[in-house]
Amino acid sequence: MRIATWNINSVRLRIGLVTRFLETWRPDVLCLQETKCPPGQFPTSALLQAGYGHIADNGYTGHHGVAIISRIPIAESHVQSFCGRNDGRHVSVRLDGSGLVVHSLYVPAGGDEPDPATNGKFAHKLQFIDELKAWAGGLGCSGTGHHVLSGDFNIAPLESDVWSHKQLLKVVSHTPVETGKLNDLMASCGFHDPVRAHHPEPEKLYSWWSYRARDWEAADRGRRLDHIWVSQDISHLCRNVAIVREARGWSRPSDHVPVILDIDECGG
DNA sequence: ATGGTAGACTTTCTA
Repeated sequence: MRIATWNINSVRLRIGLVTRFLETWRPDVLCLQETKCPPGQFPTSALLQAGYGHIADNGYTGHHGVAIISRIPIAESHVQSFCGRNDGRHVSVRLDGSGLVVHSLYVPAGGDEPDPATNGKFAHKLQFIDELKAWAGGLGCSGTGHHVLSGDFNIAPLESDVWSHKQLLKVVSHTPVETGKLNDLMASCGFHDPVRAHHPEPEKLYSWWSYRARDWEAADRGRRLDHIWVSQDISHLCRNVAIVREARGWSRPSDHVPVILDIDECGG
């Protein structure tokens, strides 16, 4: 079973890149974030042609928006709301026959100023992580399935997840309050990070490079903002991971690249 | 010392 996550930054504009990725890498399930696609306007026909006929969409007008597209039939889907908003930041699916529940999550970016007292977006981000922790803590013991929690978490939790730990300590996405909350969430909710298990620190790993760099590849000032976590009960089934860096060099790219996890089937 | 880019119900917002 191959599961991927990708912040696509407009699924309608980049549907050609999505199908290129699907045809090259053949994931069974692809989680998307920042689809920027209102409900009912998801580009389903191109995906159907590529063999992905099962779609769970939680779109939102203008920005945000998440979706899951699958080759495997979807038994049921669910949308979780956080911070009292329904702004397209989560959707999950239970896959037919596998007992797997796959989540596509889009954590608020948090604005520029890392101070919740003066920046409401940063306060929202911190509250979102707190609510995520309370909710995710119930997943492991709910008996509803084995969970894959993936998406754009907008936090690079480890020193080797950014191009310069020192220079990013006061930059939203790598401040101690954010990295502390995310590392605590993973540990206390019983989740495991197979990407880091396969590529331990101090290897640098990035999944995002700013559009604002003159030459993203030469500067290589990236951050690992996109993650695929699994619940501990299936951590031993993780086989392989990949970060598709080459996708950042495609024509009119997203600023994020796909992250891939291969996991053995875990039955019903 | 502070831009820089990209996308969307664009004249501004979010990232």
